[in-house]
Formats: sequence, C-alpha cells, structure tokens
Amino acid sequence: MNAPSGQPRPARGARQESLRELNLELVFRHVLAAERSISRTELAAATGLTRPTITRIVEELIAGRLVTETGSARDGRAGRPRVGLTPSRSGPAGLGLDIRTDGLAACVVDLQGTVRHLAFAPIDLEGPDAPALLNHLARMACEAVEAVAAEGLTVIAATLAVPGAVDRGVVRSAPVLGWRDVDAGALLRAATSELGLPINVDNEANLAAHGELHAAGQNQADFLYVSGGLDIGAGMILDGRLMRGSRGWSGELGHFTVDPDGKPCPCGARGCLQTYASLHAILDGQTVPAGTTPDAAAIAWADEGRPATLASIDTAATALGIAVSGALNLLDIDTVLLGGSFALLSSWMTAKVKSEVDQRVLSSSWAPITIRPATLGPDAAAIGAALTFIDRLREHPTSWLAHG
Amino acid sequence: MNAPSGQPRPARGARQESLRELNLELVFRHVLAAERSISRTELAAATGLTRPTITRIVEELIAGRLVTETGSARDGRAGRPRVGLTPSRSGPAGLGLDIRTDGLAACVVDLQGTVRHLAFAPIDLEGPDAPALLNHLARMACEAVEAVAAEGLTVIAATLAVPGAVDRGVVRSAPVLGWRDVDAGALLRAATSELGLPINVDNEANLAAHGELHAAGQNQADFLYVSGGLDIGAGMILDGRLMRGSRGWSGELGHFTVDPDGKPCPCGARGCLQTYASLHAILDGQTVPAGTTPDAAAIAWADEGRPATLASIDTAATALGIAVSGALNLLDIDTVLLGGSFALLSSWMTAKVKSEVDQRVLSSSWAPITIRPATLGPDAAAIGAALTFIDRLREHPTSWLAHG
DNA sequence: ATATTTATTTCATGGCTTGACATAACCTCG
DNA sequence: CGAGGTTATGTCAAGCCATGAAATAAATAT
Repeated sequence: MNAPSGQPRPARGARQESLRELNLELVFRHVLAAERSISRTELAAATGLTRPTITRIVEELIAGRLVTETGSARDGRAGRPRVGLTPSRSGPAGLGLDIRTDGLAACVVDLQGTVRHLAFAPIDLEGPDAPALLNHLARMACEAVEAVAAEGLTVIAATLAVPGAVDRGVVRSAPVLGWRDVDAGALLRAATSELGLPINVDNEANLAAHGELHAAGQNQADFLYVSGGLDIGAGMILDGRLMRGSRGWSGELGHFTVDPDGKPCPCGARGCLQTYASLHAILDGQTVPAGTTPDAAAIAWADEGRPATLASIDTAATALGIAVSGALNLLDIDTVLLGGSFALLSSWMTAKVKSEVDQRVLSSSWAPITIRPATLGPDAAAIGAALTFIDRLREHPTSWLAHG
Repeated sequence: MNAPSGQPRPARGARQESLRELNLELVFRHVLAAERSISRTELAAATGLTRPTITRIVEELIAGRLVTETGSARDGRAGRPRVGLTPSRSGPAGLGLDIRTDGLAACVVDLQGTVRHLAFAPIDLEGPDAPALLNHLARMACEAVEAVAAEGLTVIAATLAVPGAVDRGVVRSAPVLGWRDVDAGALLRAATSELGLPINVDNEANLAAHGELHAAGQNQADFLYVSGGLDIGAGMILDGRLMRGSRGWSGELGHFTVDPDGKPCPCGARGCLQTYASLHAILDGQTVPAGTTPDAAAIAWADEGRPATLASIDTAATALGIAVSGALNLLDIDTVLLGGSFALLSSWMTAKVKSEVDQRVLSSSWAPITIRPATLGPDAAAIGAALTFIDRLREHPTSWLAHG
C-alpha cells in the first residue's frame, strides 16, 4: 500500500497546470501499483489529496481510457460500496519484439501487465541479414497491432530486445547476430512506418530483468538478473528501477574476469565468464542432434547424467558464482535471478552458484542471499520490452491524454 | 547552464503550497549549480518561471540566508546591471568527521562548497576503543562548530566517515578498526548532544567519492572512485548521484575475486583484491621505520627503486585493473579515480591499471576509458562527508527555512 | 420502512503563478 | 551633460487549482 516513489522532478518550473499534471500522475501511479482495484476514497487516503480532487482526476483518467471502473464491489460492510478502479484493459498497450537465438518473438501487454498477444516465428540466425530480419519482425509487429486492435487496445510504443550493446537505438556490437554498428532503431522504424510508433531498442538482459521486475511485484525492488545463452548478459534492478548505465552498456557480466590467466575469449581478454558459462562452453564442442535446440540438448544430457555435461555445467556454475559475487559485492544486492539457459539448467547450477556466492560476498555472513530461477521463461525479454510502455506512461500520462 | 535534474518526486499529493516549495527548490538548485553568480532574470530564463515569481522566491531564499546578493556586476553592456546571486557564505554549513588510519579529521564546508575549517589529530588506532575514539571526535566537532560560528556559519548536520560497512548508523564491520556492530551514530549523537545535530554515518569510500563529485563539478557525472589503504573500498557515482545500495553496503571492491585459487583472505574467501592490493600487501611484510606512515614508506621505497616494492606495486596494479574492469563492464562507467594510497602511488600504478582495463573492458575498444588520481587527497572523505548537508538542503530547503 | 454508515459530488474560499505595467539603473549618442 | 535607449527588477489585478463544508447517493442494520 506504499506509494510508488521515483521519477526525476521536472527541471522546468512548476506552473499551475503542473500541479494538475503532478497529481494526475500520482493518482495514476497509485492505481497501477495497487494490488487489487482501489476506490476513490482509498486513493484520497493514500495520496493525501482530497476527495473532490480525486474525483476530478479519475474522471480525466477514465475519459482517457487509462483507468476503468470495475463496478461497485459489495464487501458486506455497511454503507455505500466502493467503486473499484483498475488500470484499463482496453486502453493503450505496448509492443515488445525480441530477436532470440531460436527465433523472433512479438508480444503485446496491456496496462494491467497482462500478455494479450504472443507470437513466435522460428528462424535460423545464420540466414538473413539485419534488414531482412527486421522486416520479418516488422510484419509480426503489424499483425500484433491488428490483432489487439480488435480487443480495443491501442499500441502506443514498441521496444526491441537485442542480444548486444545498444546505444540510443544503434546496436554497437552483437556477436551472436554478427552485428556491428547496426542502426536497428532506424531500420525498424522505416519498416513499420505505417504504424507510426515510437521505437526503442535495448539490451535483451536489461529488458528481461525489467519483465521480471513487473512479474515479481513491488516486494522485489533490488535484484540482479543474469541471462545465460550463447552470450551472457545481466540486468540490474536497483530500488525498483532498471540501471541502464549512462550510455546503455551496463551489465556486461559475460566479460567479467573469472581467471586472469584463463582461456582466451573472442573479446581479446583472457578468462572471461563467457568462456566458462556460455552455452557453447557448457556443450563443450559436442554436436547437438539435428532438430534439437542447444538448450534442449544440454538439459537432455544433464538429465541422463552424462558426465562430461555435468562437469561442464559444474564449471559454469562455479565461474558464474565468482562473477555474480563481484556484482553483489559492488552493488549491495541480495537476490539473483537466473534466466535464459541458466533458468533451464538451474536445478543443476543453483546450489554451486550459491555456495560460491556465500563464500565470496562479504555481506552474506550476516545477510542471506537468494539465488533462484527467473519466472518468465524464454519470453521474458519480449514481455519486458512490451512493458516499457507502462513506465513511459507512468511518467508522462498527460502526453497520451493529449493525443488520445 | 543545464538544469540539475534528480530527486524523487514526493509521493504525497501536491497541494498549492507544494507548488511554492517545488519552485523554491528548483531555483535554489539552479543557484547552487551555477558556475558563477546568476541573476534573477537568468534564473527566470533557466527555470521557465516568470520574473515576479523568481523575485518572490529569491526574497525568501535571502531571508533564509541560503542565498546572497553579490552586488550589481557591471559587465559593460547597456542597461541596468544584473544583481548577482550566489549560495550564501554565512548561512548553514555542514560538518564532516573522518576516522582515518593515521588520525581523526573534522572539517566544515559552506554552501559554496568551500572548506572553512579543517582540523586533524594524529592518533594510534590500536589504543582507544570505539567510545573513546568517538568522544575525541565529538570534542573536535564542538571546536569546529564554535570556530565557524564566529564567521557566521551555522552547522546544521554532521556526517561521519568510517572505513567499513555501515547500515543506518550502525557499523556492521570495520576490520581496520576492529569494530563489529558498533552503533557509531548513537554514540556520536550522545557525545555531541549539546550541539543537537542530526548525525549520519557512511562508508569512507562513498563519502570520498561524493567529495570528488563536488570537486569535479557538473562535467563528471559518472565515475568509479577506488580508495586504497589497509582496506580497499569503492564509491560509485552514477548520473551525478552516489549509489549507496539498498542497505548501504555497496562498493566492496576489496573482496572482488581476482584469482579464484589465490591467497586466502581474512573474509574466508580466496584471491580477493584485498590480498593483492591493500597497503599490507604492497608493503609485503617489510617493517616500516618508526615515525613513518605506511603510505610514506611505500612511496619512499618506490622512489628509491627498491625491486621488491616495485614488484608488489605492479602485482597490486594488475589485480586492481582486473577488479576495476569487472566494475566498469557491469556499470558502464568510463572514468576511474584512484584515491587514498592508490592516489599517492598513482605514478607507479596508473599505466598498468589502464592496460588491464583496456584489455578487459568490452566497451574500451570503441569508447576510451580514463584512469586518473583523485584530486582531494587524504581529506576527501571528511570533505565529502561535510558536503552531504548540501544535498540534503538541495532536496528540502524548506525544512531549514522553517527552522531558521 | 427508517436510521445509520460510507462513498462520492457540488460549491464558495484562498493561495499561487501569470501577464501587463511601472520603476530603477546603466550605457550611448548628440 | 542630458535625453533616449536598453536591460533588470518590483507591483497589481486576473485566472487556475486544491481545499473544506455541505449535499447527495447507495448500500446495510434495525
């Protein structure tokens, strides 16, 4: 029932209308943060505003399709029943796009955070070049927008998840895709020009962490999300907010030094986490059966107890524990979510990771650390990408109200 | 000339008077952030507020001794000259206290960030216990408050810097002092009860980083400060703000794993940075001449080219480079400040640290990284501690105005 | 059916910013 | 040296927005 804090205060002066905007944002944030539907009176108590003000603001929010009345809920107590308010299920929505190792994904979520559309297209990354890939994604985006329009949803923003370092829409480096300085934002914007959507591009691990943040609710405001796969990335949630870094290149956990004199890494350094815990390292050169994904193969071999696989998973877990310990020591975080391949292999990895962390993180001796698999599965990044529209709306609901 | 952004928006509803507070804070922040003195009209342009509003707010700020007129500055142009406004040199001030390896320090800074008082008392840490040490500091605090009162300064808050992990005033663990769960905040508050000051306690590296942030000005909003000494700590400045971590235990760089199978560390793990780059490790068991500090000895030996010392400094620099690389990969930071002993030894360390970082940080191949010694010297933490009062005032100037 | 309780809306009041206007202080040019 | 131009700051009526009191609505309890 705590008020969601956050957001930088506007640097411009506050006028009379700013007051109105400020309070509208405040009320909207409370509606979004509420676990269940919330009444006008409860809003008044939570925000400290008076009932008349709340009434006026709620009227505006309903007119703008941001909030819906759920009808009077008779809770058995005496007196006029409260009229419940919830984020609208038929107002603005967000589109998330993801380029995965095994295919392309598109998904749409509404203001309640519910996934209303989810499409997946298997694809071989070796084949198409960047423009072809993004054109395919653009078609999926159009289909998604049409599909949810039938349910009364208006997609207002799209975010693309990419496995690599992204700088203001430009993919600086994505080894898995073989991309280098690809302006994915501009390409995708051109391919979806008919939709006229604002398009953001961000790192896959960052967006997956963002997705997990929404899934975990208010209670989990600080955690490290680690995404396993061909590449290893991390997303940091601190005080309920995603840490992107000043240029958006944060979370390169894959190139943490695990052993200064270890195996050489394509990046030029030695002993990077990547060389011990990427999916390549875990499969250790063994050929994956045709028609099987690398993930599935690793699980199958681990399940049947193949010694080489179990050994390489153990090495990976140890290396991951060392790298994660560094991050926890630095950031004062007490929860780690294992995502991507690490989530699938978590039953073989978690214990080892935890033992390394317990040994190497200074605060672990007086404050316990939790290591657990992520909850959203392979669609985490696409969902997290779609959800970014909520944050944008949370900070500037008036921009939507003006347009809509 | 950019508006300083930041601060969380209050979670309570905005009333009419909130508008007044909001704008007062905004104007005050602009005066603080201005490089030189700024006029009312410039403030109006910068904030977007109208001149009348600025006039009213400035009147209030001057009455509250937060801002002073510097007299009309004739700049040669036609028209009535601007009346310059600067943060007051005789209003509220902040007190910083520091427990160092070589003694105790107390300092007072004013709203302009100028150090107005600085006292140091050499002391042997082996001798006194925690209460005795804090009583000594309390006496220094009283002297400092009296000394600056003569100059018209009113100390409104004190912050204590401690070499260890601090949790809401309680020192959880400070190996250098031999402290464990010492409620330094309460003890110091009791010892300085006559002053009636709010007292904060924070980590030494965090506060030193904070001091360097003020010294560097607006241009350097993201950096990692690494403090060398008997212990190694780090402070992170991201987007112009100190990252304290949710519980205040961030920055434990000293227990970054440099070599998983390396030397055992008192913390229980193996191969911590501490075991390679602490002052103990650099001196490598050689006895320091009586009457000389360990720092001075290390410098002297390095200066005379003693091979053992140069070798251990080289090892320390390599280890430091590895640990710092991890932090930079994780946080997307491009500047590292070497502080404490590392600053004194920087001419022997910087090159080696930089070569490790250039090799191990992924983004270094397309965005250069700067490694340089810190500017404030041994008083960095005390100054940074004293400066925290400005941040508090920046966020809630009205609390002071109400009291004063 | 009436009283009680709780939720929401209506209306006059007051605080704050605004925009227009007035005043002050300096430079420049005849 | 004084009039005119230019720039900076102060003053005043008007409009917008939240407030508090009173009114209305819609349930439950007696």
